Amino acid sequence: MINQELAKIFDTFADILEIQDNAKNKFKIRAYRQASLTIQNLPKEITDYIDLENEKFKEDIPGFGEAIRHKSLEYIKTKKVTELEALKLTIPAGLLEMLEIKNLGPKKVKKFYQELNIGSVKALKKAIQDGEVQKLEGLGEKSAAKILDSIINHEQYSSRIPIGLIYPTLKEIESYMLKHPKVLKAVIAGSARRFQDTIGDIDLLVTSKTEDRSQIIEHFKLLPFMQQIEAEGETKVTARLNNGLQIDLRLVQKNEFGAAMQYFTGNKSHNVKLRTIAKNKGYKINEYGIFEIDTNKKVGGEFENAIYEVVGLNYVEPQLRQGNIELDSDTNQNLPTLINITDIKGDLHTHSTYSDGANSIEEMALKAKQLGYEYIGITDHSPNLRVANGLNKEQLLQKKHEIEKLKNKLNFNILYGTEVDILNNGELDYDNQILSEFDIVIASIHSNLEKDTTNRILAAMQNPYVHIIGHPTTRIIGKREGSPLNINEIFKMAEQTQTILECNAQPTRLDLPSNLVLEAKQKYQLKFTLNTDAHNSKGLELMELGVNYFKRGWLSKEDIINTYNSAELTKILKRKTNK
DNA sequence: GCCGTTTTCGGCCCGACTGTTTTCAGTCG
Repeated sequence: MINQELAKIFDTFADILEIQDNAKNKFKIRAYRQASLTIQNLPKEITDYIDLENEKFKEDIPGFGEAIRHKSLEYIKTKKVTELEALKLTIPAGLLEMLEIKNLGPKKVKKFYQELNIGSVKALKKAIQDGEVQKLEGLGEKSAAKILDSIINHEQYSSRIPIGLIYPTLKEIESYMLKHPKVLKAVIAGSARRFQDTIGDIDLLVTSKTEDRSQIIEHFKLLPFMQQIEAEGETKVTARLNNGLQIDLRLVQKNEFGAAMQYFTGNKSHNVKLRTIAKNKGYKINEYGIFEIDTNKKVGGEFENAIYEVVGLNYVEPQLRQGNIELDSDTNQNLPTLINITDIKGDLHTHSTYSDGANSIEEMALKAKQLGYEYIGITDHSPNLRVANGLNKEQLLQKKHEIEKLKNKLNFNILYGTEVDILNNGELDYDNQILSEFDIVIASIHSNLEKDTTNRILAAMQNPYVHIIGHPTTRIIGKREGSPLNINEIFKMAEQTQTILECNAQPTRLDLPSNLVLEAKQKYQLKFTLNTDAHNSKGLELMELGVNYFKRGWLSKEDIINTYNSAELTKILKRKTNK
């Protein structure tokens, strides 16, 4: 979390300097913004780069020079930055809040403050309603109305939407656009294409089969979830959907589509780095293509991979474009082959009507078969989780028999499993005798999410019958942060005990978070499992979301045990107990 | 404030749209 806090600090530096509007600070502001971006996209906690005892950086971070390093150290030590505290006193606190309003930047905020003494969003809203703002030079009715709209929107929707919740809508938007006969390609770019945890807006790129694109714009404006159009040009339309999200449509020529994809996928810091590399090699990259600087000759643009190849880099999958290491030459030459949906051979975390699922074991297995899988693990809850109808001994026996029969009937491998609760004292909700009967055991925390969580997970991993820790952090994106964990202790113990960590594909879980997956993969010898935690047969389709999201953890096929065939899987599930 | 195969000064990524102008500033991504 400290990375996000520090990013905010550097952004605030930039915000205040921008409001003060001293021309010579232009590049200082950019340096602070860049530092903020860099730290937001850092693969590890910043404290991992620092020798805390000697208060020195042991590893360089690009864009972190002496001043920013010093401020970072001060913040980590004291939770404040003296220089910023002083700087904050130079402007009213409300001005920073005003900057969060869309269509409001430092110049206007300063103008409102100086000419109308407006120092807060609330005061600004009143001034517009009173007709004061409209009278200022350089502003009119339209500007004022637009700002008022943004304020109201900000009051209603200030938060971002979890990628897992919006993903189905995004796919619908793409297929809606493709229905128009003149649309050649329609792709969502931006943070959604990178599968960031949450997204703040939607970038839709469309290319047409003809020169006249006005019909496509009209088609877009009739999108089913459309609320209002905010701006409209010949190549760009900005609009707002019913759920409050902004959507930008960009119309792109066929021979520019790849460049536009690259450009609008970002992230910002990745693009800045790529363009800098290009520039040093004599090329200029923009959303229309890649050009030789000397001759202005276009050398690419239709295909995205060419943008990378022209400057001597390997293509970087969108999920890896985080602007930290993926463009470094060594890393870029050795990028992993990321997990693909066709690599998945089964789902190991699912629920049936035996506990809180909506479909029978047979229905779940049939769906798994239909998805082309070799096996499915049916892992119902244990009794501690009363709301989920956890299974007692008699029910377990019945379930085991049913699975044996179904395996023959369907000619399909069904694993007799459980998702057993990790109790408050770190013990498990079934005794070892019962646990030893299962083909697969996932241990998860479902209650007392704040209490002694690290030790409880460490204890569970030391049980010889526990194969997997389910949704390890228990976070719910946009709702709760996740349990307080000493994550390095957990990784270490997982390595020691050969316990597998789950990558859970439930839309608001996506847990382990991808940055922790990457950290685990870089530092430890660990295996993962990618599961849907489906509570009905349709839920098994969430694997697609999971694969797309967990590519962000740089995971390959070999890292994930449910890419193995049945025989290999059995072997790896037995390795703990066979020791 | 950062950075260096033009190294310790003098640069720093690039373009679209809007509103209020009559050539451009402000904002956004």
